[in-house]
Amino acid sequence: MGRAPCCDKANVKKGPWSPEEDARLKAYIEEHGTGGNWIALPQKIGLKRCGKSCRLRWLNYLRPNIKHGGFSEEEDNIICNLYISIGSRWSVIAAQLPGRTDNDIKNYWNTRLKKKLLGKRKQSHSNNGINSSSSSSNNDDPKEVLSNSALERLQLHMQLQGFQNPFSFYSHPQLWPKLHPMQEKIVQTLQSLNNNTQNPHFLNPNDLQSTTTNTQLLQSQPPKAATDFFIHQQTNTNSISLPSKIPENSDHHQVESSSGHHQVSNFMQVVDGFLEDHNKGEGFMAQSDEQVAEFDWFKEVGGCSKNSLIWWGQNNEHDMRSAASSSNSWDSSSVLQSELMFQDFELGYNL
DNA sequence: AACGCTGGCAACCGCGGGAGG
DNA sequence: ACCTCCCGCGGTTGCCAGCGT
Repeated sequence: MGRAPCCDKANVKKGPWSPEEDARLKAYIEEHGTGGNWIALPQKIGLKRCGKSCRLRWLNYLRPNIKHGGFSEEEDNIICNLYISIGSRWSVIAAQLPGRTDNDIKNYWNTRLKKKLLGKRKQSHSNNGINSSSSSSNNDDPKEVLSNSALERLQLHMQLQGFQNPFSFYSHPQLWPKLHPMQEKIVQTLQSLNNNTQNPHFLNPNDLQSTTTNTQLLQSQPPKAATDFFIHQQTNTNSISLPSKIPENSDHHQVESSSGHHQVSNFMQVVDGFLEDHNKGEGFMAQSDEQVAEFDWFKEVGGCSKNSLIWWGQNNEHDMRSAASSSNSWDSSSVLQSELMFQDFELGYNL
């Protein structure tokens, strides 16, 4: 049984708002406020609209000091950095951009920024020779598209959470669920990449071990490392040959150890290499039904399942959500909060 | 000029969580 | 402790203008 509708849908107008409706809503709220009850508001005004629709219209369009379009370079940077940091928490991002609404930012990200950033990453990624020897070099291949999409997301999350946040799930192996050897190998590769990182521009866990809060970061300047990462991704045209399989004693990640940026790219190449091989039937073989279920992710990568591709991202997303859910405000995102977040994980995985 | 395609944006939908009874 | 109501959020949908063929 579903939730009761918030209003009588049959008697409620939907679709674009007319100027008359806008005027009535605006005039009423400016004079009386919302009265703390959006559901009752439309009846008071005599609008045949759902209360939620009124709220949305007010917040996203009629509210004073709303800016539409014309995002500045600085705003772009803030959005990018915050998206990398916290994901699609548009309300939090909007809170850092006066005059911008979450809906506006969300649309802007989905329609422009994402393409601008990830599109260029894809370009540089393919320039790295990933597909050069593969039959899947055809970009129209849905598997390729899907892999890239999932891995881009994976890359963004790993970049921030695995490397940047000392309290993150990925910084505490004891919290990790049991992994398949292939998954472990990828994680180990990641760790090695991180351990070998000396480049000062690379996202370093130590950077966040200071007492600097997120608020301070935001108020001073956008996190530069994240920006650098994107800039690098957009400009890196260096080609790195990729072994089609991850070597047993892989030191592939050390080839470019002078550059942490390259190391992240290399990780993606490792994953891509695996996926490529797996698509060719060379990936791991599940040895039991349990493994089949447990490692559906890998299996379905080959089978082109979008949902399963998000497996990793969703799991490591949890720590950010835990952090954010403990407070909706960035102001309290301190080390202490991170510790609480850490405890959340411990609790979750000990259950 | 007509048609189809694409991108941008406004609005809707459903869910989770908090507040209050 | 439980239930109900409402708010706020993120994801998704649908419309429409602009563009290319």
